[in-house]
Amino acid sequence: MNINPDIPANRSPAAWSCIGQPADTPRDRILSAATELFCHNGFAATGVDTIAHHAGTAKSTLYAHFKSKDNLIEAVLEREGQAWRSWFFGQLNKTAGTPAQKIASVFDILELWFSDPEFYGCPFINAISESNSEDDRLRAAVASHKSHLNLWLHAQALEMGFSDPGALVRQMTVLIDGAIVAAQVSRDASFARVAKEIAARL
Amino acid sequence: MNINPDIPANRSPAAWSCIGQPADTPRDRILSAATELFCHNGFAATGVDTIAHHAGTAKSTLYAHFKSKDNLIEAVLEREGQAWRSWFFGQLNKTAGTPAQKIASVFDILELWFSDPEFYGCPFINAISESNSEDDRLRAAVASHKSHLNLWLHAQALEMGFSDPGALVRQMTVLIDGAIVAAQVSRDASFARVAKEIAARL
DNA sequence: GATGAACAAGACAGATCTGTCCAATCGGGG
DNA sequence: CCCCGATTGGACAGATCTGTCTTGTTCATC
Repeated sequence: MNINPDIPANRSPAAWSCIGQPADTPRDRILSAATELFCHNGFAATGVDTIAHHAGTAKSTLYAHFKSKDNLIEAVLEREGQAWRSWFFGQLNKTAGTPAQKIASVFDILELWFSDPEFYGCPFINAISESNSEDDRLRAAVASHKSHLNLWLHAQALEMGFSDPGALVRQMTVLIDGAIVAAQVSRDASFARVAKEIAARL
Repeated sequence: MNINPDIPANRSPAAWSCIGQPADTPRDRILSAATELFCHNGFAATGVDTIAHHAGTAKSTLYAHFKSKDNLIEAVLEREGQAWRSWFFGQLNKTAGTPAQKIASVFDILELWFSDPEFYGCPFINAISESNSEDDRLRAAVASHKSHLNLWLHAQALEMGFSDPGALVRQMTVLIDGAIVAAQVSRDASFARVAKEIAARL
């Protein structure tokens, strides 16, 4: 079963993201450059001139494809989210075993992600941290992104015979988000293993 | 034992932060206004004119007290971190019981924090998310802030007879950061209880 | 009363930001 | 060949940003 077939999932672990992917059309180059710059320097701190220059396109081309910077940010998050899920579920679908083993392997894949020297945390969490107010569009985008993994976790919990699968999903949310942020703050990918050990006791 | 006596710890739970505290001197008003605006709108998105206006001071006064915006950000983080720790450890020192019970109560206090309608996540995590690169000064400030709680946790783990107290500290880091981010993203304070239940199994 | 530090108010410079617009250019399909 | 859409390069407007500076005022202290 391939959950997210939108994007081919055969990326190298160290280059899972949109960044560095072959980008032939100007639109792709803009999205790739914007993703890299947004993730590396922050959303507000990155200007559209910088993005266009880094993408090798004219600013007019950028505004021909995206009607505003906010619109570009949304597109970046959507594409990066899709790419991440495609890579993540691609790795997940490679693992066999019981649902419990599959859930444990989630943290192995996270550790691969954290070990990327270009790891910058979860772009969705970072976007929420930066635009910390009543940005409901952004919150909806984050919820949509997170829901894919949550649905998968819910299915695994059901298969394991959990009476309250939602409880496991919420626990995994804490462990996954905690591992992401701890690894991001401390630049220590091994927090994925810490979370994995905790999850093993659930 | 009062761990952080720098600032009196008798704040109401819903107004633990520097925001809204009596601020008589211009310097205090600037710090309070900057804290509020930085946390609500983001660091990069908040201008010094806005801060000065919101503080009811002149911009020259701001630059008389802080030599740059980055310097102001550092001062805000330091003061807000101190205020948070003072409130947090004040709450923590009120709880009695075994070290295990004290550790469990950490999550009760976190839930108080998350339940503040003005809860905006951890300013340090947000700052790291925004300035996502090689800002070593910021990373050091975050490490310093987190170390207070880590030292306390380490002591509790020792008292509980853990052979590897550092392991418990790392596990708690995942649970605490995970609860903070999950509560921030979903606006659901009950993630503190989810983390508490997980911690009970350690 | 005189002095001096702190502050207010705001002009100002220089950079940067988002977003628009226009003329020139390129390239593929009829 | 011709046309048309896509793209380029850059000027441009208007706003905003950080940081400096000047002038005048307030106020406590000598």
